[in-house]
Amino acid sequence: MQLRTPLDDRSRWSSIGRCPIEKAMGLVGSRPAMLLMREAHYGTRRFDDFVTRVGIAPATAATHLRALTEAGLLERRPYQEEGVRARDEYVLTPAGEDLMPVVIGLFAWGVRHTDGADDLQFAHAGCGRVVDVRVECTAGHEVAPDDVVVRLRRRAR
Amino acid sequence: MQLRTPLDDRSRWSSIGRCPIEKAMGLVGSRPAMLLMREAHYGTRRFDDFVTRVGIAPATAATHLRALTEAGLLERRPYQEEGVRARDEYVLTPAGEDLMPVVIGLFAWGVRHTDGADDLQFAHAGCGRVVDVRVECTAGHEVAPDDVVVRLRRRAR
DNA sequence: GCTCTGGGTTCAGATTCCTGAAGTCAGTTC
DNA sequence: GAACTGACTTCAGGAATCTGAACCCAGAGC
Repeated sequence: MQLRTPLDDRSRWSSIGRCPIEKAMGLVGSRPAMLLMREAHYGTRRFDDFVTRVGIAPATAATHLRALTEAGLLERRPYQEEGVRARDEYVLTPAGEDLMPVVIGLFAWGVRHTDGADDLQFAHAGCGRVVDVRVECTAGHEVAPDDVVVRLRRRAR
Repeated sequence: MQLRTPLDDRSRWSSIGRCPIEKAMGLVGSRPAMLLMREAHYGTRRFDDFVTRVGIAPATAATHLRALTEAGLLERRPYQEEGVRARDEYVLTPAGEDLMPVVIGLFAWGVRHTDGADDLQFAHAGCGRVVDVRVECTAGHEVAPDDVVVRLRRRAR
């Protein structure tokens, strides 16, 4: 990846407090938060399942589930099975689902570069093949790391 | 995204301590670590630049840069400008570059769902268009969130 | 009306993490 | 050889975070 004009002169520009990555990390940038999002993508919806499957204390789960809900990534939705009282479940919102490329990207990276389990897979429902993430430009070209430039748009907010 | 057989019975399977996402989050899952990786992708290489551009204390930067180096995402490389003593710079390794889809994914998500700055862009050097991440299966189909299934492979590790 | 269960909340304590300030150290310039 | 610079390291203190244990509450079943 290359960094070219005009960002070479970074002294004139600071992203501190404004960078979208920083904002995103503020929401899903902690281990518990990201693992809860992983679980939500795996299909988990109920509080106790989040607690046991992520392996965190109930208080931690409650704190982060609330934060993720307030941030608009999860939604509390009441549901009721027959003969059982109504409950709330945590379901991914569109914004939460939109995080899937990051979740799958982390997963794929972890499989390639750590000694994590490799018996779980994300697959395409249609054809059954494994999925991965690709970096692509809006013209549809696959973009390699070296072909990415970081640039500052003229009309700055 | 759907979770179908045989993972519906999650009680029999636990990813705690083995999940690739968990492993990945252990390395780049803190705010400082991910922001240092962001900076490395932006092209930053020198210690003091990391400190000022990320906006963290030198001690924090040193700790996380060392951890990222030990984890194989960054590499310390000596370099020498004429008339100046040799120094080390932090450069992305192939494993670090391989994290680019995650960095760009977080960036794109942040632009769409937070009020972060939008004056910085990742673009394709070849054609100049903005880049984004796509979820795709190995057959090349674009995969929507609803078309992803999570499955457990037979032959478990 | 007692118990059970799901889905939490509250709390104190321990741990981890971050920060700012100061110190170190090697090579370079003057 | 004194001062300077880049690149850290060390340290003390404070803030944030996690944990386990205990508690709470509503509705269902008996």
